[in-house]
Amino acid sequence: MKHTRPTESELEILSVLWEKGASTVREIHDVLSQTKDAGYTTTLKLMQIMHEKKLLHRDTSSKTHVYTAAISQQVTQQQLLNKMIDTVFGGSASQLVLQALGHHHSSDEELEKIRQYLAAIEKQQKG
Amino acid sequence: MKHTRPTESELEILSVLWEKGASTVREIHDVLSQTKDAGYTTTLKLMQIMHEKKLLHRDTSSKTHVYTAAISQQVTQQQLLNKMIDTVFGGSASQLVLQALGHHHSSDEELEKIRQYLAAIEKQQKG
DNA sequence: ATTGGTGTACGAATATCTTCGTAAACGAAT
DNA sequence: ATTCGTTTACGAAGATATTCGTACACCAAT
Repeated sequence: MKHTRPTESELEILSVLWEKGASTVREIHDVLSQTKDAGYTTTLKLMQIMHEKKLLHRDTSSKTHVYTAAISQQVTQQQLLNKMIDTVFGGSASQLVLQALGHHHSSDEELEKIRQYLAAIEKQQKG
Repeated sequence: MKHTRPTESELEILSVLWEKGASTVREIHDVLSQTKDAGYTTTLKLMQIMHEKKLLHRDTSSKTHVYTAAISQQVTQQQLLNKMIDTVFGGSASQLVLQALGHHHSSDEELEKIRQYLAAIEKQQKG
């Protein structure tokens, strides 16, 4: 088995599936076509290929097939983060964190979670 | 102008240039070949193409050409982060931050920077 | 049972990325 | 000036990703 990292287009499809859960090609395509210009059969083909690659599960029990993501969002996030920290942030996760915090608005709630996380680390180090 | 996002291999080369500054093909190749298996001419060709794409500057004043990155690490980081937050983290920068903090060791010093950054945000919001 | 709408399957064209063989240029050492 | 090692230039093959045309299956409404 070779490289099974999702491509750019595949990630876009996975993204929708993670968000909405089990979906038909039509549903995915409708979402994607809001921001992207591609025909229906293109989306269909991609999803068929992703199924072959085991990136998607497929329920063919009814005429209109229903797809779900076969790889978890978390694991995928981690893989891509690792690669990115490595090649784009010179190996420093903190650099990535600062960059992300600096250019994206985060809600108070989310920032609070981060603070708590940092506090937990500090406590652990002292103890 | 079209899409000039660096490819995977191109990022690897940029990574070395960001780290080491101006370098020859030979120098880049020697670094890359520690972790990757590719011929010298492959690296050369890639860098020539990157020069055409304006991803690299090239000094041809001596026989052995010297290359430098033509796009900044910061801007590249931001572009890739945006894309990634969008398609892999459902739009939440904080999710990315937590994931990054959770799975990578960061030095005390770096964590302290992050704390300070968060504190600055808090202050700004109150004021 | 014919028609129209919606779906999947398949194959091929296109585009893009990656790799490297080969040739020619150059300089240094003989 | 010949040889040797290093370099760039060029072109093309190979791999991978993206796009879509076309055909066929199915169902529902006429």
